[in-house]
Amino acid sequence: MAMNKLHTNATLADPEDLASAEPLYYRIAQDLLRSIRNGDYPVGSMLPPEVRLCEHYGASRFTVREALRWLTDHNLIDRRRGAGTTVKNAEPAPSFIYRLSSLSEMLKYPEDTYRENLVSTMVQVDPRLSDYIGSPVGHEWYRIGGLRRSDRSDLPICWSDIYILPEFAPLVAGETTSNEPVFQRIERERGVVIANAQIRIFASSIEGELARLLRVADGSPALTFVRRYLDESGRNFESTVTIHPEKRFEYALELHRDGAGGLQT
Amino acid sequence: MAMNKLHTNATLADPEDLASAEPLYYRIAQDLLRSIRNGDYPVGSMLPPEVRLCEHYGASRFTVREALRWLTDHNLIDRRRGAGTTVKNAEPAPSFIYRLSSLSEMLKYPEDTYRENLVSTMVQVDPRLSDYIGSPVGHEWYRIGGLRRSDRSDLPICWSDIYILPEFAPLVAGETTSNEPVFQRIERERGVVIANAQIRIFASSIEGELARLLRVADGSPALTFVRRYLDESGRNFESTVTIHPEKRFEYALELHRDGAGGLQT
DNA sequence: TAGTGGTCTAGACCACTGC
DNA sequence: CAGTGGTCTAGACCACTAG
Repeated sequence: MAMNKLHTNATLADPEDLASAEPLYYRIAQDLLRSIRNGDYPVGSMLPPEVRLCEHYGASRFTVREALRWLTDHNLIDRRRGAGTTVKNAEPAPSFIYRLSSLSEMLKYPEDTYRENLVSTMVQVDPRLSDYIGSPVGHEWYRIGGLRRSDRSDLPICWSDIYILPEFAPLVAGETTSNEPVFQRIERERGVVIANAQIRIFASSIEGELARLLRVADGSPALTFVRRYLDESGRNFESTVTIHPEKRFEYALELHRDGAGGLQT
Repeated sequence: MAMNKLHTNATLADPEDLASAEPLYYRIAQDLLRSIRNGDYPVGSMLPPEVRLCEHYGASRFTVREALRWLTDHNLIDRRRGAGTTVKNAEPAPSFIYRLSSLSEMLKYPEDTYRENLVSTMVQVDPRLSDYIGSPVGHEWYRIGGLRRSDRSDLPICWSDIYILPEFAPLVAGETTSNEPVFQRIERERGVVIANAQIRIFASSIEGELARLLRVADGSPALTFVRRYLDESGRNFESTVTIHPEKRFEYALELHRDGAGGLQT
């Protein structure tokens, strides 16, 4: 029987136990986690129903549910009304997270900057662009190219090429300057929801015409970002390539240990 | 009185209401959210205590707490035992997260790479280093400098300088090659827990001796990372500076929309 | 010390699942 | 239809905070 798999719990419910400093629901959660890790409840198997856990731990349903809630919050189990509790993971997953309160925060540009659009045209995907935006060679996209500027300096911050699906072109065609990120505009006006954003960051050098526009020497170092924005169905509806000359921009991120960290008792 | 700020709730508790399809705790949560957005409870202000919310909504404490739990989960309020409930955010920020299952994943180097240590010495922080590692000028750190290599290519992947607090020097002194990240070693052998990691990414150029070691032309573009590792008390115990020549390395991250998305009723 | 949120019990009814 | 998890009530004691 499933219950045999649970550890003895004599100490668990004992209020004299030293470990009692921690709430009962937490000790129950840890005990269940231990059982899961032990393989008593392998991934894919079912946990005993709440009532049985109540009997086993001598706790009320509320307390047992708090324990199960903890496991749910840490991505270890799935619960379905009527069906029961399934083990989803044996390890309390991701330990570090980088959290943005909004996607435009990902861009990291100060508020007082704006885009100066210099190129607006339909383009056909060539092999290099295909690698960047992940769209097959030959497909058509609408491209907006321009410089990002700040009022505080004559030097442009970066060159950016924005590629969007042709259907969204009317939203931005004809704009010469803009404060609002294009993806935000698409989200707002067309109800597209960004579910996912992919970012690649690498070093490159600035050559020729681009060097002149960015006012740097030919072959100067640059920080290049390629970003892809995907909607809920996984469709890539916008991609951007931005090229930042040395010393004009820097990207920073801060990772925090997730709550799931301190698990072991 | 604070309670005056709450909307009338006649329909909220009415079981005949059509909206009753949704659980009471959820309707209460939405009502509170509406009040917060309205400015009835500005960011920084306090929400009424649970007991008062119970009276107002005619619900049990359990139900009110479920509502408050919802607000907590969505990053809208902060709760402190004894102190009360504070409004933290007015908008359930559509947040995006980047999750790592471990910190070494942050390094993004393939498994088959290793460090070849060429320099090991105590250093005094100069102004430039101070900006990088965030330690006052004059402080002493232990430095390990070297190349990261892969067996698959003669070209080194990057140059890395690792700065650690002198107390951890014995852990790594004398090593000539290493697979394990230094922070991981410190975590494992000294029980230091990394709570936070800060990363800065920018473009730079490779000059002089470094160019020779990395086998690139003088002034070649590079992707530079500065990383700081902080423990639970906020102490910076390790910082690294890594310099990647063009085309040998690229950093990628993928952001996902957080569950907090679908809020509005 | 009065009032807060955190934990917990012992009940209850319901919606949903799978047999 | 029996059994599951989801919601909810009406109590209780406790740890903690702030005046």
